[in-house]
Amino acid sequence: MSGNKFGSAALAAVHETASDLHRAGGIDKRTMRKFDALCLTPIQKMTPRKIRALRTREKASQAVFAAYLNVTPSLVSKWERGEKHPQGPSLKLLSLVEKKGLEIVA
Amino acid sequence: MSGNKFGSAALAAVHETASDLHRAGGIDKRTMRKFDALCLTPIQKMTPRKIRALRTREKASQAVFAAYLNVTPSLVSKWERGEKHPQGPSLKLLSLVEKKGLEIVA
DNA sequence: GAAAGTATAGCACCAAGTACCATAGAGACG
DNA sequence: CGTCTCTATGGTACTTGGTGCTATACTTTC
Repeated sequence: MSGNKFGSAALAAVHETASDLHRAGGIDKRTMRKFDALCLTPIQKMTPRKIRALRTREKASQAVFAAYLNVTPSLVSKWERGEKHPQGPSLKLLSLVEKKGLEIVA
Repeated sequence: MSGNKFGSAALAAVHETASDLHRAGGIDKRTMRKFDALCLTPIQKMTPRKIRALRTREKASQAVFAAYLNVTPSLVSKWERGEKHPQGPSLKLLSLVEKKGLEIVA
């Protein structure tokens, strides 16, 4: 759990404590999810050039990149030119690729 | 590469051949992506009940599920009631969770 | 019985995402 | 040379997904 919401050790500690309780049987999996959700790394905006850098890093054309993300090539182009701005699920998908590579969404 | 576009062995064979060429140095990584993209499993629509089944399988509340997908709890509710229909990036994200579990998007 | 968590339901709004087209540069190939 | 394909840009028009807010109600827990 490196890279938590505030870069502070506090939340990580909370999460660790919760994890311990879980292992001890004091917290069920469902409740555990709440702590996990608290620790989700916040998604940051992606600039057009960051998106392009990401795509070229993965050595994919706009068309191929789009296919992986299940969007249209047209949209990838617009992202990279700053005409449209990914957010919500799209942003999540992009940051997922950024962190774990294109292959993960194959 | 199980579960290719047409369930046929043909495309898999093409991909295998391409892979061999790649290993032999005849195809660069960029070109290789095209074959990979061809073999991406097509995303199928998700029915409201399938979405709910997925979420409950992961033992997450709508709010927590939404946090993982970087969408609003309101939207998850609409998905599950059939008021809105995920597609494009959202659908990709959901089928990703279906295949690999919620943890993968953490 | 107050409080917190869960989910449904509604509505207004806007921009993300789609679909389509025309253009143009770069590379491959005969 | 011409032509074909892949690449990407730029544009336009349209649809609807996703947001944000609020109110309601049913549990469970303290």
